[in-house]
Amino acid sequence: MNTIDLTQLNPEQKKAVCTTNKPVLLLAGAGSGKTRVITYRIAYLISKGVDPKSILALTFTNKAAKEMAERVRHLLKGKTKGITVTTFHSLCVRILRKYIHLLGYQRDFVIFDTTNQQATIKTIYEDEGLDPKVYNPKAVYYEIMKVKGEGKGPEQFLDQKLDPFAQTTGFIFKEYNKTLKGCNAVDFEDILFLTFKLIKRFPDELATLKIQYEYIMVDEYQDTNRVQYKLVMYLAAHYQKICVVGDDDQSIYGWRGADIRNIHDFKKDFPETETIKLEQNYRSTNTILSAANAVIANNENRMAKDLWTEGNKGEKIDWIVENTPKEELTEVVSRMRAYKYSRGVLWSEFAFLYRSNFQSRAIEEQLRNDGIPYQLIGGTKFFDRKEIQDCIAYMRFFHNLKDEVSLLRVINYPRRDLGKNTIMALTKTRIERNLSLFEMMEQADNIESLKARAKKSIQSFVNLVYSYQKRIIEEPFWEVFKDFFTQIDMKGEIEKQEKNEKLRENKVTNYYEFLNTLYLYGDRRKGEGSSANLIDFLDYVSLFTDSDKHDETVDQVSLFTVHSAKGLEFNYVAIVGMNEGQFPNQRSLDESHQTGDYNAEEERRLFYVALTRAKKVLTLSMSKTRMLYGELKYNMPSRFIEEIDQSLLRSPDFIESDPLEAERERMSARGRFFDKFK
DNA sequence: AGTGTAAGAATTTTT
DNA sequence: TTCTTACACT
Repeated sequence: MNTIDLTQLNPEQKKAVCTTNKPVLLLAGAGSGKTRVITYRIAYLISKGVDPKSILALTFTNKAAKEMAERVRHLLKGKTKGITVTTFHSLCVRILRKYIHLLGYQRDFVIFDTTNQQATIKTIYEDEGLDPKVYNPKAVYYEIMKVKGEGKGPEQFLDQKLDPFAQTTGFIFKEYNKTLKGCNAVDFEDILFLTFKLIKRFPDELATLKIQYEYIMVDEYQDTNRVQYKLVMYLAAHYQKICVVGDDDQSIYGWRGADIRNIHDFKKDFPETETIKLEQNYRSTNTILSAANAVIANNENRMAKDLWTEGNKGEKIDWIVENTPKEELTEVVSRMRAYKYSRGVLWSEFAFLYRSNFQSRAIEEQLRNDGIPYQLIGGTKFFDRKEIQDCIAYMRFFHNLKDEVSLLRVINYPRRDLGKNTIMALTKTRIERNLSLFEMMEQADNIESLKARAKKSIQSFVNLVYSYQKRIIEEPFWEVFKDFFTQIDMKGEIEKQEKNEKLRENKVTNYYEFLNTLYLYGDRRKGEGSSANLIDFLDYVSLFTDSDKHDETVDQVSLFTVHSAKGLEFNYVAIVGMNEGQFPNQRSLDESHQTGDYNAEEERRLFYVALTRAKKVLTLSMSKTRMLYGELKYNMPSRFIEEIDQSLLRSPDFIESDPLEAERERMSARGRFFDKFK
């Protein structure tokens, strides 16, 4: 067994790698090499002869998991068979596929994403005659997800004498769960929650799980919610050889139920815990780090940490203030171009960061105008687009004829004379006879209130389903669906529905891209059974996020929200829209009136994350005005700007007029140029 | 069933 | 301001 070379690590990193026989809390500041530590730790364990099957590393994103697996493979030169490096959600889906029948679901359940969840709630409103104006469906939805994320159910609402809103939420919650189960579907929260429920209710059946993983590592521990926390506690209870890695200053998912207590109280959960701090930053210049440290120091609720660097001072932070957003972006981009051409750097070394997705539109426009290549990450996910969701709904429905939510989505798309009245007639009888909607359609002949024409439409739909159902079992599913979508003329339907020419073209392209994805996926799985792979494909689609598609090997500027840029680094970073209301976000601030300064602190952590993405050069910008709902608004600089020592900032005018500064810049560019030949 | 008009929302972050 | 939704009319 070959040993691992640990000489590359600093003393704390080494300690974190080698302390494997007890609980470890690794507080890893931004850019302190935590991914490195986890990968070395895994490699170290293997080199000590630990069985790879007993090692589990949990991350939040597919991308992080993939990257980690790759780095371990590199360290171990391929001998990684059996190590589990995966996301919370993937691990839980795997467990559920094995045991979910214990909870009364079928093992081939489908995963409902946000679109389906909201559609489900919408149907409940319609079925129950609830007024969306009185009980805001979005608010209800968020409330339900929040409660689920805490590991609680609808009982929560029904027990006590609560206000009407809470009572209605409880009622909808219950109906929602019922509908999902009826569709044999689970949502994101269920994936975690049902896994936990299994563990609690069927300890004997799941006993192997408890002893399977002797060594557990959890990345981004500050972002775990209550259910994830309980799962981790369960998995680690037996051996207690758990290592959690996190940074409370980078906790930015509080709104999604991430509970900062999980990291603050880790020592209480495992009294034997060894706490190790990684405080040396290898990423950013001193200037950038000083700014970040100064900003985060304004938060009260944090564990003491002191990030430092041996790196040089670096350049000052660009601070750009313009009159309009357009001018703001023009200026930022022209500075980018100046950096690129004076220093010979690649476009892929630049990133735009912003607080909210909608801000990307203006940036895209600017970059397109200037002919600068870019890739946009986040926003509306590819698989969330309407035209794609329609295709997926068909696939989900064919996979599982009980899936009513998917059926309702496509039952009359393309038009086949199955309008509101027909569906209402069906639903009514369906509830009386306790059948699924499709079963009811199979028996539509017995419903008196239906006209002959409606019956005929229903019959032809049922026949359509039958014929393709049969083919899916016998042939590769990607071929079958290609035929199916062609037969029902999806393309034509998309073209018919979209009048705007540009958008129409876009949607058709998306549709073809989806078919292509489907085909590529199928091609990779040739030779395996078709129907099993259909579930795989649907899982893949549900758990896919667009951040997984970020490609650092192409020479393009990257566009991210701060949330989706977490864990990444760039030489040149521009954070735009640095005005009060935008960053910090006004809505977030408004909410925090109830919960003290909590949200303001999370906004600050978010800004801290943004700052620490930058390695060499940081640009901050704002515009003095912006248009909001057709009204001109005046902006104030973000409070966070004032928290940075003003001597670290420079305005563009200053650079251009200062010959000394310009000379210094030239020298450092030249130095970089010669560095390449060393 | 399909078109047209008016009212009303929209901009927080995502596995 | 611009996009979506609901409803009314053909």
